[in-house]
Amino acid sequence: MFLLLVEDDLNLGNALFKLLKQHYRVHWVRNLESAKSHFATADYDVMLLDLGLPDGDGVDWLQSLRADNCNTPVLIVTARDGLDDRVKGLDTGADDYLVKPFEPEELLARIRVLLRRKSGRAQPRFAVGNLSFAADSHQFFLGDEPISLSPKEHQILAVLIQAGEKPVSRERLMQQLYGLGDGVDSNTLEVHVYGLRRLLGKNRIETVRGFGYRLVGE
Amino acid sequence: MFLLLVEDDLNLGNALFKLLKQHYRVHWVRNLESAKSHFATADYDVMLLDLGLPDGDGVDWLQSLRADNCNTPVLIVTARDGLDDRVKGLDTGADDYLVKPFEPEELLARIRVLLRRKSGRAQPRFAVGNLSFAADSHQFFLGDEPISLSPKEHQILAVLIQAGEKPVSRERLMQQLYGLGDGVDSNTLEVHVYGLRRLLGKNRIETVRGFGYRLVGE
DNA sequence: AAACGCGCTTAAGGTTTGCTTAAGCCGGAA
DNA sequence: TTCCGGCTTAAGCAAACCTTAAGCGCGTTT
Repeated sequence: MFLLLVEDDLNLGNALFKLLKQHYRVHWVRNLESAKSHFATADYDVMLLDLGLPDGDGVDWLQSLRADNCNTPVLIVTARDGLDDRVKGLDTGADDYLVKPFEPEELLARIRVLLRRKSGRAQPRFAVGNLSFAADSHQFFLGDEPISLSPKEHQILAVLIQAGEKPVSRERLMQQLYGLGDGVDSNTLEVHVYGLRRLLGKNRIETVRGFGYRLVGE
Repeated sequence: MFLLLVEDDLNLGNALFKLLKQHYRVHWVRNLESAKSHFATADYDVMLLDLGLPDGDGVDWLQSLRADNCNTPVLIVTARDGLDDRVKGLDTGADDYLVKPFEPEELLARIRVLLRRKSGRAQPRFAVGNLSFAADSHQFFLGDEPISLSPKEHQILAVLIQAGEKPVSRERLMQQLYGLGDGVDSNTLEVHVYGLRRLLGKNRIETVRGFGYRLVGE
């Protein structure tokens, strides 16, 4: 865990730096300019941002960071306790806003929240070769490109990719498509697989004769 | 966006409920037991949790929720202002901790933080192509021009844009519009989407057959 | 070698899903 | 009350999708 502490006050900065150092790796900078250069260079997990800096306003910088699609959690730590300041800070893209003076323990707890959320955001994603599947968003990707599938094709491919490169029986696939009850007595599965092969490339779905199919990672 | 408000105090609860209702869909419950049953039934985006409930401690429940891998953002709203309480609340799995009395505007801003983080983004302004959404002012813009939407259209588009360019299931959208209980058994969703397409341009909302819809960036 | 079985490939219906319209309904504002 | 905007319903229509079926190729069995 790697934090960037942006705080111009020497005493407070020192105290915070010592406190944080006990738990994390920390860089401490004292103005916007070095904050920017540090931020551009290293990859921080959380930034603690003071607002009253000598060479500019932290909120403005935060805004431009967010506009650039920067996603790093930011905790504003400041003496500005006005309601407008707090709302503005949060609406600008800060993840939390702590008013000085504060309890060190609370700061640490709030940092833990941000770190926890950051790590908890990893979503299950399956991949075989350059084909990947984001189950939550219902999307397949070939390389970086999302590909669009018909419902049946989607179901088939979802089962295949979750099996990794292991073969999947045609019964399993048929069951996925139609449930248990009514058997569709035809060659539908093959037709859909054919459609998939056209999209993914002929050799990405290997047929396991007499058993089923298997995804291959190219 | 769908909130669960857990607050036993009748006056405060009422005030909060009214406040929140202006911006989100809200369920308000007054004890742990109904909080649990509501939580098990519906799929909330954020929960506001009071700690001093008549039939148990909110923190204990929160702990068990987190132990069960529940990921819903939780904002604790309570009169307990001790440092230990705050640290414990946050370390138990709360995402934020607001001490009563508080400013309504700050509560709303902190809810916005949780909602946008939940959607995986730090930016307070959502954008897909030239369509953008300012969460704080509840306004949509096409380019620079603000556009006016009916309530239902607004709700739909808000969900879509917060998903970025990822597909959103029609169930999710229907739930957004009507909640779980009362099913509107009709093609309302499609009609509203049609309305949106007329405003935004035909191809800005892509239909994902058999699943739902997806916003595309031009 | 010949016959068979399994799976591939196509194209033609048939079905389902979603789009589009327009009309009626409801609730709030004038 | 009437008027108005927005919501829902329903019906016709278009497009996407699914299934069927028939012919073909290839490996396996007889």
